[in-house]
Amino acid sequence: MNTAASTPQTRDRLIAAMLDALRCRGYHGVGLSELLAAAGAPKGVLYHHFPGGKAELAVAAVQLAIDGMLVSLDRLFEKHADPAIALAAWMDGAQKQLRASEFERGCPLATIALESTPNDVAIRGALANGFSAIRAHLAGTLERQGVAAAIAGQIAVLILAAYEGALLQARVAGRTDAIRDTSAALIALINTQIGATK
Amino acid sequence: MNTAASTPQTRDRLIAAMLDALRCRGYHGVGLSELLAAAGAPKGVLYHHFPGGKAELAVAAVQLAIDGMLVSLDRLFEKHADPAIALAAWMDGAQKQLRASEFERGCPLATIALESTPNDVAIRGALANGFSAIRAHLAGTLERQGVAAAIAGQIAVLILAAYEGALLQARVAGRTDAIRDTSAALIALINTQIGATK
DNA sequence: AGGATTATAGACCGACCGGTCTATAGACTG
DNA sequence: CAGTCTATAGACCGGTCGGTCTATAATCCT
Repeated sequence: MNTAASTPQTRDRLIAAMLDALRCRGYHGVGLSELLAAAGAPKGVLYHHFPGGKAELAVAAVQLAIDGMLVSLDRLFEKHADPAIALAAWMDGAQKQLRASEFERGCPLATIALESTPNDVAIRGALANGFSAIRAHLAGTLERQGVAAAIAGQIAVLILAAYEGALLQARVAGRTDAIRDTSAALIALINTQIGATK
Repeated sequence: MNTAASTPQTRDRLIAAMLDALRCRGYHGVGLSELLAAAGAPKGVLYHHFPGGKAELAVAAVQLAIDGMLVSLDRLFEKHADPAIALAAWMDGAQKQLRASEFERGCPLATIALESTPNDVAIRGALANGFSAIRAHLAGTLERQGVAAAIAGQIAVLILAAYEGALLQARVAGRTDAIRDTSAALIALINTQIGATK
């Protein structure tokens, strides 16, 4: 059938394989052959679905990661009325994920972001838009709690930065303390801000 | 002469080349030939100074980066009595560096950290120790300002996380707003903490 | 049914990867 | 000045890189 978008699952498996690779080792860290083996697909199929090759596949994976992140944030803030608690749950989820993978899988966005150069316009563009959307989401939630727009924007950037930075520290340390501590410090900050304007 | 340590500058050029590569493209993003060309050295000299090859060179570069970071933090906190101002200066320096390189060069530690796997024990070890030292440095400074040890530790983790995460966001966005905003939010937090205990 | 389009399959390519090896040059030591 | 050790130099290696190309299978449209 495939009425809406012709997406014959092989394409999805390729994207998933790239996403996992980005989590584990980054863009330059995986070869095409490894990717294709993970997806159970031959070479030709990659260039059929992604004429732009590895780079185009990476952009698709980045897009998927961003969508996933926005959805899970949505769910979290919907579930917990208190944004501080939602944030704590977010960071807690990151801890669990990191531990479950034995500190192998981090955030796919951060890794490829740092590997990218100004010439990689497609990837940097996708990442910039994605980060921007995530920040907007966070800022909007804070504003709805009565935090002034300007302050909310700053805190949103800080939250995203802290999230990525904490994951990074925890990953190389092989322990999740960094995430726990970052979460605690962040929550204290948010509560003073929400409290201040109430 | 070379009385203290036999370090015949070629070694240093190799380390510098690797450090720059880590800033720009990451460990897997550069080839040995490129590295050697940048250092103006032939192949053999690499394996003479670093029998462990590329990986060992990377560890040396990481170590150098950490030392440099600790030194510059030292200078900053020595120069500015108020830690909030010192922090602002730190973030400001990051902005300038990023802009000067046209968003090509970020933090070398973050990049290789995210590319590493749990198997890369040497690199992860060096990074974990380095981050730990930086956090200790920050926490110590806060404690000296009267912040309770437990809180100081948490904030130190947050500061380092925010630094890395802000640089990351700014780099892909091609603008330094993220660093500016992170800096502002962070300083507000620190000032309330220092104020609270005074 | 028949032709066009989409998807799968993998052989094949030149370039470059990280790494080893031998040869030579210099410096220090007796 | 011979002998040793350190440093520089680059040819060379097998393997893998990302990418192209042609062949075939499945699907869709009329």
